[in-house]
Amino acid sequence: MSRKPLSREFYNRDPVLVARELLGCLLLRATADGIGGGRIVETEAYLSSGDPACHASRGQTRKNRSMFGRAGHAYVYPIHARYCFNVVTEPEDVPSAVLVRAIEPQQGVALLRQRRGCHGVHELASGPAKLCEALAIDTELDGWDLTLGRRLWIAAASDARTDQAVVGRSARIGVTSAHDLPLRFYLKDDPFVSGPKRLRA
DNA sequence: CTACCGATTGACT
DNA sequence: GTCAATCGGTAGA
Repeated sequence: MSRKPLSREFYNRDPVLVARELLGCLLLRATADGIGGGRIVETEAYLSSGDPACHASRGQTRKNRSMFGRAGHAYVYPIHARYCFNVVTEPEDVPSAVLVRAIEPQQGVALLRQRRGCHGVHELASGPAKLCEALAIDTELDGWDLTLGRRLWIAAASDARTDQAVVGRSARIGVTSAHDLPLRFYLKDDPFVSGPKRLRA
């Protein structure tokens, strides 16, 4: 399985394409405690225009400045005393991103479990804030360059399960606006996807 | 300075 | 299904 980081060109595209193609890729996080990570099974796109749910829709602030930067960097922000991790897409000054909502733990599972407390494997990273806690992602990594291949990055990883999986699409979870936009992507029937069951199948 | 709020989660009916 | 804890960012006095 390759651990080579995805290129700038991969991220420098329409967030809908990036969100769709990130499914099945390997999210990796290296710390002094070791490497942890897993297979991305659920993402959401946030658009630079026509999307009131995007944090950048009301202009640039200190909090969302990463989204206005180059593609391939992290956008990490705090919410409800937790964190969410996004990858920035499209060129500089085009503020769009893809939220990574869930992974299937594969690397360093014991480490992830330790960070989350004793939880079942399906509860380790099935949600954007759970994933950040399991991988020790916080605002210190806001703006981090994901193409460097260290600390935090994403690698392509094809396997038969992903190739054969059906991709589902739905409204985004939790947002208070733009429920009409089907910008959430997930692997259908995958047990590591977050949210209510009716949104998984 | 205070007040309000959210791309959440987990506990509870 | 409902609901409250939680806290940094932001707007407004």
